Amino acid sequence: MQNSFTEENYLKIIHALSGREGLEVSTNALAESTSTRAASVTDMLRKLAEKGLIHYKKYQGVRLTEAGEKVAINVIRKHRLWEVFLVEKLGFGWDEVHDIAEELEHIPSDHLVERLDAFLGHPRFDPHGDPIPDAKGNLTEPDYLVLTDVQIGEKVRMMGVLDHAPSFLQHLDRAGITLGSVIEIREINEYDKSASVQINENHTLFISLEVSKNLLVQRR
Amino acid sequence: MQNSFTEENYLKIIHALSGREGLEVSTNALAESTSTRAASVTDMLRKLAEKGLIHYKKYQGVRLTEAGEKVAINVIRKHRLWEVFLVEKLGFGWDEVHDIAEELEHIPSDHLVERLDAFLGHPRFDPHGDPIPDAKGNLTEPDYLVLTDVQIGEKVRMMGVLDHAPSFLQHLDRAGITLGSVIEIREINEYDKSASVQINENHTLFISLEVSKNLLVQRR
DNA sequence: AATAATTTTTAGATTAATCTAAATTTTTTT
DNA sequence: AAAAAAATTTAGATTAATCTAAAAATTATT
Ligand SMILES: [Mn+2]
Ligand SMILES: [Mn+2]
Ligand SMILES: [Mn+2]
Ligand SMILES: [Mn+2]
Repeated sequence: MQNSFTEENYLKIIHALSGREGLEVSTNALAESTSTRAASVTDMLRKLAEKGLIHYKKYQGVRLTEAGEKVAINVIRKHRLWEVFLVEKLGFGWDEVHDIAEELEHIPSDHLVERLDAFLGHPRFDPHGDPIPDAKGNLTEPDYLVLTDVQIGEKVRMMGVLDHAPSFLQHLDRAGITLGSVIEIREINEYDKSASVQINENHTLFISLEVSKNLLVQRR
Repeated sequence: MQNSFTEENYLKIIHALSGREGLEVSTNALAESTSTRAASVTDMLRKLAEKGLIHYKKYQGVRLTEAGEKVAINVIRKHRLWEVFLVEKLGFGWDEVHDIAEELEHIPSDHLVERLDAFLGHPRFDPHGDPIPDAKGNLTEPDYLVLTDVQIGEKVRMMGVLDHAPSFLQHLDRAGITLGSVIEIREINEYDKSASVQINENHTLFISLEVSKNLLVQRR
């Protein structure tokens, strides 16, 4: 039997919340993320357990089964490939594509996904720097660091974002920070913990702690 | 309020069944086309009438309102644009795209449709020769004729199909008949009403009456 | 260990889209 | 114009996904 949009969304969210260690996810956390009530979550968990997609024991939280993991990763693969399509082929901004991809990710055909992947040249990362699972379902999260963990004087490369909100992405656009930008931390300002950074050996500006916390970077 | 997939499908089917004269569509015809029971159709018609998308009086059949027509045509526009994308960009065959487009046609963003249209170069026809409505909702059905109405000795150009079934389209592929092919009727065979036709001034073959009835052509 | 607070589940409704069976209306045939 | 046939609608259920309110289980605090 096929999984509904709703079921796919639950699986994707369970995947996200359980992190790479595959920790148990609580009913309330799911209610929060799905914008529903805990009672509704409980009903859905019963159904997903019935279908063999999650491990669920009452009051114990949930984890994905192998089967559930496979479905979740396939949805993520589709989401990220469609985001690449929207940015690379249709010319959308990285701040505009998430909601559309949220719909496209549920279009079923495997054949479609594989052809889309080929058309896009088998991209490894989506427009936000998130890794795209391969056709076999392998998803390897690169271990980037958060900009707040970088020392003064270090130069790093911007590789991704933790917050995908359009407002955050637009803020980065205005600051001239994009995937691949070289960021050098010049100074941490005592007053508000903001950082003075230089972008691409070029222009210098302040970025707030809030921003630094959401930037993923790599040492070079 | 937004229309559901189901509502959009009903509107699209009412549009198709009422033809260019906008004739009344019967409950049973809709039940047939939607693969549901008449009772279910009645329920849906009440709802669509409620939303102002159809004109409906009990026992009298339905027609689309202006608003309903607009929604239907937009769904058709999206369906046909996605079909072009699947064939032209992803390399699918014309026999493979209908079912996928049936899903993609319900993805909501107007912004997406307009960018897709531009990316495809504002195509006027889909891979089956069906006209694509423009952004303003203008849909002009070219008046092609059916191959059965063509006289012996005439040369016509193949412009579209009435049957979109994969098996029919594959049959045309095997016969070497594609959009744009020149077809000359050489002879109508008394025995089974099949036609002897020459394709592209090139190869000659029999095509059954069943096939001729489903080919749309244009005099040159 | 008892009590309080928090989390989770159950019970009982609701809405959308569907169904079957029965009733009603319209159309066709005598 | 009756009677018969066909088409359509209504009545009453069902399933998926949701809700609120109440009950039960778990966790934290005295
Ligand atoms: Mn996204
Ligand atoms: Mn992304
Ligand atoms: Mn189609
Ligand atoms: Mn088509």
